[in-house]
Amino acid sequence: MARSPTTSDAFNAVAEPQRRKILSLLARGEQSVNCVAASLSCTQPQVSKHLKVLRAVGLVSVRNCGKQRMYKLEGGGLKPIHDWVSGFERFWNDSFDRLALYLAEIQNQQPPAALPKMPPLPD
Amino acid sequence: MARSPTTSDAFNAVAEPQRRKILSLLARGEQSVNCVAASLSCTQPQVSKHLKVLRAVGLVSVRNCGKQRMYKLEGGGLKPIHDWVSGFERFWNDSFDRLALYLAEIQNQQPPAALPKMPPLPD
DNA sequence: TTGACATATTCCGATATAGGTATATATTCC
DNA sequence: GGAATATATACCTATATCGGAATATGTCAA
Repeated sequence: MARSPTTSDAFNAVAEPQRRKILSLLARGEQSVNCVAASLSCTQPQVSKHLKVLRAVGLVSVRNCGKQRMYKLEGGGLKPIHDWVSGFERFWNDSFDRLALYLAEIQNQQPPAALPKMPPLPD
Repeated sequence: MARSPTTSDAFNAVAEPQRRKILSLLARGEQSVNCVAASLSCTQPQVSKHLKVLRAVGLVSVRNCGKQRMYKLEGGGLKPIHDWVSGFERFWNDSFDRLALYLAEIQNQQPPAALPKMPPLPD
């Protein structure tokens, strides 16, 4: 079996740096294909192919506007990634460490009736 | 040119679903290779290869323990992904919409001296 | 040393990519 | 209709994957 297709989900689509740049560009608003190609200084066919991948996973949508095709960011498609990565936030955010410290402190004086609930572990 | 190697960065390493599952497993704590293989019900060589990729991008670390090798999650490696995706939070979080609504409201009465600063757009 | 266990590596095949170039499709204007 | 512009697709090459099976490496124990 080969690697998962880039069109299988947002994770794979976003692994390509050029596609991430395209999404960041479109976060500023709708843009035509040539406009994106000029901003990224790469060829038009490449941009068309990248946009096709992004569209396949629902990260962008298209609208016909004369002979142009305006591509718009559908940022909601990134939420699954955000949700998954957020499950690991404790591993770089030291506020979790501070919470643990606080727990240790107050437990030296008197154990709390109910322990503060920690965010759940990722799946 | 071919697709970026899976070892090029966290984005590519995490595009593979099995590797995401491995990271979620290790979030519970250190585990040996066979233990991971059993939990995911896949072969040991596959797990070894996935862990090699994850190690190459700094998402896990290893520790020798007798004949076992204990793999530990290095969650900080996921922060670049979190940072990048968070730049798009406005596209699925409606609190940004509520802020815009609030701005429109108060501007109908009297323009504020300084507008509340919106989070910056992603790069 | 030999055996048993844990892990890593190698070889294979099928597949899918990204970039480049050329070309096809579509729309507008004259 | 025909030219010009904007975009999409087709074809090619080099490369890198994932999974499976076999094998190599490494460590402990008797």
